Amino acid sequence: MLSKQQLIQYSDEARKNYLDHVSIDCVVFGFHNGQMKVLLMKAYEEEQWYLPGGFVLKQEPIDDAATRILQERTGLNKIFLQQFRVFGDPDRSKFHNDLYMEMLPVQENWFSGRFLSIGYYALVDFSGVAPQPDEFSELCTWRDLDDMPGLQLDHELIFKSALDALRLQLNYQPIGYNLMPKDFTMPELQKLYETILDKKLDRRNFQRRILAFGILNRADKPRKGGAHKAPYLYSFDLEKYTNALTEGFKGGW
Amino acid sequence: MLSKQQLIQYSDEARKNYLDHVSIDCVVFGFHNGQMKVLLMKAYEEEQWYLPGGFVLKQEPIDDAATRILQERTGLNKIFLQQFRVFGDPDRSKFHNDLYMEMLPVQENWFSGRFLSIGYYALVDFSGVAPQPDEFSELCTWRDLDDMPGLQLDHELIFKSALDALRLQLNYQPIGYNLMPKDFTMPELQKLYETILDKKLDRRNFQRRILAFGILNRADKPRKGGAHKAPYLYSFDLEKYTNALTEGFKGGW
DNA sequence: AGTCATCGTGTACAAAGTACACAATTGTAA
DNA sequence: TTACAATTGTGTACTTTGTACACGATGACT
Repeated sequence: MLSKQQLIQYSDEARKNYLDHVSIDCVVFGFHNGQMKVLLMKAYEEEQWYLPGGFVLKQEPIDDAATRILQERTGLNKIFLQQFRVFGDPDRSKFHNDLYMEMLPVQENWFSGRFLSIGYYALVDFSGVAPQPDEFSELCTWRDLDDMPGLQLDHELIFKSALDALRLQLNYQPIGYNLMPKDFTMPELQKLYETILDKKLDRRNFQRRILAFGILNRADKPRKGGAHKAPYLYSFDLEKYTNALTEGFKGGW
Repeated sequence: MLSKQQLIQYSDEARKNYLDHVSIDCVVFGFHNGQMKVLLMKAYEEEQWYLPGGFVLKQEPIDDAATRILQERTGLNKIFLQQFRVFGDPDRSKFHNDLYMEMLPVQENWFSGRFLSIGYYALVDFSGVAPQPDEFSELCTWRDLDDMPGLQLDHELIFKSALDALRLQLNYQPIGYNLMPKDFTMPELQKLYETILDKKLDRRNFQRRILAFGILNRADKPRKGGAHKAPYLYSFDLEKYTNALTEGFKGGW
């Protein structure tokens, strides 16, 4: 929660720079140790967590705005971003509207108005991210998908919609390049799919299907050092991968 | 194009009632005589056509806004609507910005600002629509998909994106209830799919596949009066149809 | 009654998806 | 050093789905 002083200052800056009534919220997925993670933020003195988000500069394309917002949070500058839906309930930011209402008159108060939020989801390489809280947040950290705290406003809905959109994407586009490290084993990739889909897949059939996409290269040497049989290492063939991204897989019709 | 007088009046009203910086554009699909149609508008004294659209009332959910806008254009009040993307290029409404810039100072001029547009596509029963121009448009009519005029602003892009989204929907949701009349023959439904997909389908395989969805009821009596063998009539089983809409078809994974 | 376009239906083959088992490798514990 | 447990790589039979294709039936028109 902002102090009155902060609110005044922020409102002033925001009204000068940002497009009114529009915000962006990002659901940032990462993958580490066989666990799907989401980047969440927490403000001082507030219980609820929230999604990293921000506003759109007056002359900024919205995709650029999302990229900028995530750069500030993660330090990454090449991010896979996908717009997936607008959240436009007039009461969706009621919590903030009420919270700051009495501090500052409506006309000067940036948070008193209605905000539509454009939802983006992002897929990022966990190990490359250095989460950074912004000036008003206490924490910015990864949270396990199966250990999510309560979320502010409609961020729970936004998060769930993002997960649905991601699952849908799985059906007609490859996923993984943005989430996996450069080299990985087939079981590791399978784990990613299983986490996203929240169900077990058959090891052999998974491998065949993934390989049939023709977007993987297998390294000559298997990885050593594990406690079991050494698995082969794979990496994405970037050219074929991006091609599959734009072309899309089979359709159905 | 609006006169200065109209512009002043409209701007005044708009600033009072609508959310700034946000607009809605609708791609309305209809189907008639084996042709896919889109509802388009044309202004007086302008060459370019445009999509029916409008703005969001200050306290109105965005889906309601889209519904309201389409009610005014079509007279329909139960419309299948699907939000599919936001168009947020800062220059997307440059044409209008420039057009009205000199008439009225920026601060009073509703059309001088930047607008993000939320794209919706709609599927409607052609025969139930009575297209109505609004106060500023000369025409509001159906146009064949393969005889589209030039479109204003980025409406060409919006239209194409809608078509893509519709094609995608075909892969995991049933389509037709909102586009076909109550009773229809299998070849008629096939024509709809062929038009959307822009390719020929095999008659027999199409029938089997559609029937396998289990969302159709066949009438006892075939339709009489045609010049050939009387085809059976089908209708959608609304319960199973809506169920399939929410459940979705097979997934892939 | 014959012709023609269209409609309904079934069958054989190919491709994709699913279920399932065995042998090889590696570190660890006996 | 050897047996063991866990994990990896690979192949085969079966089922389901998708595709290609042909025939007989119907109804208006002549």
